[in-house]
Amino acid sequence: MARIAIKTTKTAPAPELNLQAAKSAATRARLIDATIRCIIKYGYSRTTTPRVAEEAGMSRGAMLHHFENGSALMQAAIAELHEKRLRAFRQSAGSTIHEVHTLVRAYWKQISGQTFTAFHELALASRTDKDLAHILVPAQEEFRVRWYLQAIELFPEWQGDRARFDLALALSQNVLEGMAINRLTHGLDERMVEPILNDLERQIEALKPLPAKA
Amino acid sequence: MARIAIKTTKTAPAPELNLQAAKSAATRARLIDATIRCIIKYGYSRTTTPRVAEEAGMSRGAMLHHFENGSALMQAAIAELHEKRLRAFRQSAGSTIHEVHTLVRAYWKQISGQTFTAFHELALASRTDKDLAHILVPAQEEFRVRWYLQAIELFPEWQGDRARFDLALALSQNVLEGMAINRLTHGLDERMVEPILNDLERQIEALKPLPAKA
DNA sequence: GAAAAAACAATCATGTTTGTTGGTAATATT
DNA sequence: AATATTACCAACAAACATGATTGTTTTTTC
Repeated sequence: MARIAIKTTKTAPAPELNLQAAKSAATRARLIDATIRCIIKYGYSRTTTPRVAEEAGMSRGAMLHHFENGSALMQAAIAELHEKRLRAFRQSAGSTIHEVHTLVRAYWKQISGQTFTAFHELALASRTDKDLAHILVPAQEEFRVRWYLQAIELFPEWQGDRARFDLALALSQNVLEGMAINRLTHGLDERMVEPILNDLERQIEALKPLPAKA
Repeated sequence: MARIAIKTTKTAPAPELNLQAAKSAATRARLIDATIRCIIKYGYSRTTTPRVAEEAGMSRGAMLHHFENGSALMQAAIAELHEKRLRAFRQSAGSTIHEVHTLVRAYWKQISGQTFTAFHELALASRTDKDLAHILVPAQEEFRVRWYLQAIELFPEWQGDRARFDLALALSQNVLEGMAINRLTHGLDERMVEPILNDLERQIEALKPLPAKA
């Protein structure tokens, strides 16, 4: 098989692009994806190392070669989930349209996906698992900060009344996440989704300061 | 020790009030309480039979004498939690004051307690644990139905506009439960609780049909 | 007070999860 | 081409949870 040999003047820790390290990266990615799928399918507490290995279609030994133990893998999976979430978030907010309606729907769509499911599994587990909390809470905080900063950027004209701005944000967050979580736990009447979303939008518009208009 | 002997004409399965059966009932109650405490302290998945026995201060053998297996105990604990919830609910709604403000605060207080924490632990676990879902979902449904019926009873004048009535209920449920769950998972800014509650109340009042007034 | 039953305790066998270790095949380095 | 890494797999031992079994101490009933 054609191998590509890269000549390097033995500079010790040279960040050369080893073409076999790519394979390693690929299997690591497979393992991380499998972990996320397991969290979604089985929940956090039933995401065991044998199950992840099976889901990834490889031996547990191989898995422990790439991650020194189960928590290292979980940590990597959390990092990946965090990235996923931020990517989806940037995509939503990066649109050219900055209407309340569009943004509410975008966040609702995002929060209805499986990434949020996985995150909530982790978030609730971290309530009683301090080790997990240790690695999860920073990600949660970063997300919220970015959320807030992004919102400020999207609605500069609103910064005159921070109280009402903060209220609109907190309301949105709690209504939407509340609905998403209730949906996960057999507690959401799907027929009420549209009315609630519409009402939330009206609510936010009402909190917005009047633009340069009559 | 003074014993109270009850004479019975050996009717085989006579439902006589054995005074020693009371002890049994007491230990069963201790076990059920211990189970609930464990769910709150350790989460559902870490609520194991040895832990419950230790929390109850008795041997695991004793425990398995009163409940044939772990799930039987869990089932009893769920039933007890359900009763607790219904009692708290009746107490809230049974007040003489039927103002929106009072009711919102009452449900918020109720939902801020540990019973709700335990219930949410179970609810999320039941997403991936079908056996658990089998015994939990009926309780959830009963609670929601009672909630709805109670609300109808409290606001008879509102029944002319069911769409707005349903919206007010769904909104309340999702906002309050959303806040409660976000609080459990390091996601609630406590400073926003009051503003959100106030806004929710205004919102509900606005949805209410005008009473016989100007 | 003796027989029967129930409350309680301790131990055992089984299955799972976890991290470790010894080994094989593929790839990289010289 | 020889050697050293690296990916991967299989087998293992410790820890833990589960339900079953056996034995002991109270209560109850007659």
